[in-house]
Amino acid sequence: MRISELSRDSGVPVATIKFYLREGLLPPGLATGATRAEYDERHLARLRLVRALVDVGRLPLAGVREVLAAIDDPTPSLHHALGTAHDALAPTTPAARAADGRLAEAVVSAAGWRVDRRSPSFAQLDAALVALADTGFPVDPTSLARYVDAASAIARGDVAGVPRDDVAAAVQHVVLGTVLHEPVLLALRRLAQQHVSATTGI
Amino acid sequence: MRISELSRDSGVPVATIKFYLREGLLPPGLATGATRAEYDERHLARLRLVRALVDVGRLPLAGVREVLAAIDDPTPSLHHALGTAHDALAPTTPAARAADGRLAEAVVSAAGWRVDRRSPSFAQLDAALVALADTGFPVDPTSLARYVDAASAIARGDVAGVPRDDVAAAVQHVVLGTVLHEPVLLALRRLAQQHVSATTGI
DNA sequence: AGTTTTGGATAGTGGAACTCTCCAGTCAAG
DNA sequence: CTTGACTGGAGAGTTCCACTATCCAAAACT
Repeated sequence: MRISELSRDSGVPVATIKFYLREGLLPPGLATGATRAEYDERHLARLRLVRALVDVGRLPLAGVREVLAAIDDPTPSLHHALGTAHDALAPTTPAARAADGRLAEAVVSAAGWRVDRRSPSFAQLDAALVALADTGFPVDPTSLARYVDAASAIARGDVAGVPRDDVAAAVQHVVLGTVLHEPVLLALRRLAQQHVSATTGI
Repeated sequence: MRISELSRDSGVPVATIKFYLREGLLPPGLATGATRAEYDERHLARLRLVRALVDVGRLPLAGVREVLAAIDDPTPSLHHALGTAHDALAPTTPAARAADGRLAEAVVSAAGWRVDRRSPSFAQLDAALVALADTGFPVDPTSLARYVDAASAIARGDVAGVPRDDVAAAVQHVVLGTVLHEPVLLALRRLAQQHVSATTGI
């Protein structure tokens, strides 16, 4: 398969494929001459994965790189792979300003969760709760409890669905599931809101 | 309050405040002379809101503009305000390529939801499901059902919590709740995954 | 009187994700 | 064997976005 076919099959412009090759997001093809290289199905799959992470998962290319590294790495620990996916997903730089973590801490300890207080997700939770309080719309405890319960149910299922036999497949499952299920969950919540709003006549 | 105080109180640089004024994200202060204007608490609150939508809600400035317009508008319909928030949130341009909507349709009709098939959230759901299938990790029906149930539970609570007496407050509640609760939900899911992963020894 | 600060306007910056342009080597068709 | 389309690789250029920086004349404090 030459680069033009890769482009045709994936819908990604040749120039962009070359860019991804340069950036190391796509491994080089098998060089068969000074101006020729062969690509195969694995390249096509990788290319589709990159596009899915970018378009659907809303990851920046730096995050895509991390996720791909986690998948390619013969990581011994699933827990570590999960951490990589989480780090790639959580907003990297934004307002961790006044984040003393008190609001998030209250939620997490009320839920009885054993989590790393230094993880980006913890910071994100705290930043969001602080922002809501600052803008005059603090999350009420009942709502929050509902969110916690929903998150628990989802996470239990997520982890239960991980294949236990093949480590590589498990890592891929965890990483992609974490990243690509987020848009599914958000879209479902909004559609459910639409439905409830329409049927209750609000 | 002068612009420098607004800057100090909010932590936003003066240059950025001027930029927001130019962009119409912040209403102009009360001019008290050729080179003087007064700002008040409402400006400070608006500024904090803009930063929350940008930093926490991950909205682009164009989306912030739409959300602010919805809040300021004496909208008669809550349903319409919800639509505005959804439109600002859903990925605007990405892969609606092969999106024939079949996968999303199956989910929505199985759930018995009454939703607009042309809404961005529907397209986002379909795009995400297609991407997962394309990358070899189709969402299994059981997982999907769990996500649907969780989304339902959350949405019911979201809508139930809307104040029924004051329309303006209701609109603000719906719009900000939709936008700013998304990061909360995502962070909670990841923290729950951490907890489950840690406690089940995976 | 002199130093700061302000509002307003205009232009410039930096990062991200491409996209374009070249070029010489290669291949297949005529 | 020429011709013309295509390729891999490298570098520079483009677009969009969200700011920053610079000026300037007119207040405002000191």
